[in-house]
Amino acid sequence: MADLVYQRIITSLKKAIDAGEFTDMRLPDERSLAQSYSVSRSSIKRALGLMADQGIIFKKRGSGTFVNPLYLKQDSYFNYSGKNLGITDSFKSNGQKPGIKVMSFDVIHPDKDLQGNLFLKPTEFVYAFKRLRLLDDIPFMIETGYIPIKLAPELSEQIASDSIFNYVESELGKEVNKTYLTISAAPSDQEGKDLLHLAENEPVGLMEGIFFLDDGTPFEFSTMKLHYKYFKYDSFVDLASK
Amino acid sequence: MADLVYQRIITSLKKAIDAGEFTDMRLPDERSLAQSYSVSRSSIKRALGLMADQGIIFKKRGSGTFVNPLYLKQDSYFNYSGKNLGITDSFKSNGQKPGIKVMSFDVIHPDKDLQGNLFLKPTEFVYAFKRLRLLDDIPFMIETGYIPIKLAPELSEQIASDSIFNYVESELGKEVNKTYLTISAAPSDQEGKDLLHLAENEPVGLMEGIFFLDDGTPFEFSTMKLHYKYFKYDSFVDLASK
DNA sequence: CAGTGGTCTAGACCACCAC
DNA sequence: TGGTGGTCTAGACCACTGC
Repeated sequence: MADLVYQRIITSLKKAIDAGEFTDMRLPDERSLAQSYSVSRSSIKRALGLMADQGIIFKKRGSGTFVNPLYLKQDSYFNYSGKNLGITDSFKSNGQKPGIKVMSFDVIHPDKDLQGNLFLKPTEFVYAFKRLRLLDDIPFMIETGYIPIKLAPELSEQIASDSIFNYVESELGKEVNKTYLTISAAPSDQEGKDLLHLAENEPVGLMEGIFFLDDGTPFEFSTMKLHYKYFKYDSFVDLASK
Repeated sequence: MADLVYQRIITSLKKAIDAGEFTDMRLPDERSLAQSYSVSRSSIKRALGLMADQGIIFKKRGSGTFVNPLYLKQDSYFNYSGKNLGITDSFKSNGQKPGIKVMSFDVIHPDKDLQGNLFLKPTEFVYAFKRLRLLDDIPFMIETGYIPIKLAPELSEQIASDSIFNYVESELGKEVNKTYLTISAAPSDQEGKDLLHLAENEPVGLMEGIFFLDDGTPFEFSTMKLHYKYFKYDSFVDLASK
């Protein structure tokens, strides 16, 4: 991690910002930074660009680069910005006991859609499983997942009853670190009413998407149906890139 | 816009992807693209990098660059993908006629929450307005917004009946280009049933958040209540950056 | 081993801002 | 006008994939 030039610079600049070294909220210009770090200006630009994406700083052409006052305030905004991927992990913090009940666990051939989503040939197999997620023994989410067997040959119902992503990380040495999610909402269907104890007028939140490994391989296609009271998604959006 | 090399390439590649020119979902390698567009590989990398950030493609080191299958599946509904900030703007493309009906427009003192969200002192005033958004004359969203008067002193009901962000950009020379959104869902309340024509069991999608100016100033706090059929949010999350 | 994307450099030129 | 960030180039070398 720290062996990358731009990562090293980000770490260093963040530390300097937190230490309040830029009293006027203004960072040195890119050319000076390049010189003092003994790197090219391109590397500085890369580091600053990433920090701007994260909302830590903002740049003004012709004027300079400045610390985002909101970042210093350390308000709630920067604590959770779309950065919680693993469902299991995101609940560890607030004292609630997460649980998983595996409803089904099979090996099937992917249909056309799934072949496309996971880049599979029709002849390849996938694990197909449905899990009920609990929080303090209360069900809040129905999750349907598909994972190519070639990517996790040893996957089992046993493993699925715990965190699959943690298993992938610790046992396979790979990391799930990207996801493309489509988020929507709908009236609850029968399954939702039964498993999530929803009333007639209560909706579900829907999240559907692909999870990618760090090397870009599509790892899982997942559909998540959430009790609306547990459905909350935070997102920090930077339009400057478009 | 089109005078930037990497923008031109993004536009061109998007068109090619939409036209289904990459039948195996695989793009040419970066060096070939550089040659066929007669640009440097760096520019190709920049274009592809931005497209990857937007979830259009993903890259696999050592293997190549591929189209995100979920990107192809986006339907023609309202897509508030992380990349469409202005609500007004996000409809220009798909042939639907956006409309705005201002329900109320006042100046008030911010309550405690709002003071925190917009960085205000209790003595400062904000514009408070409620707008009904239409699509081809059909209401789909109720928007409640708060903007400090000091940031847009000349704001009026007249302006609110059009795009506020466009006004800010053209008249005030500032740009709204970042937002922090919290997304959730809920059963429809009376207002939703009345204004959005929702049935008893049909829910609303909720988006609540702060919009920022390019210099980091919080500009607007907004709560958006959407008809669930128009509520769809695409999000590409990269965990690696933290 | 050949091919792919990732990182980094050194430097040119442009566009914008403030004085 | 001088200083700032933005764009773009040309090329070197590295790390990973897949045959």
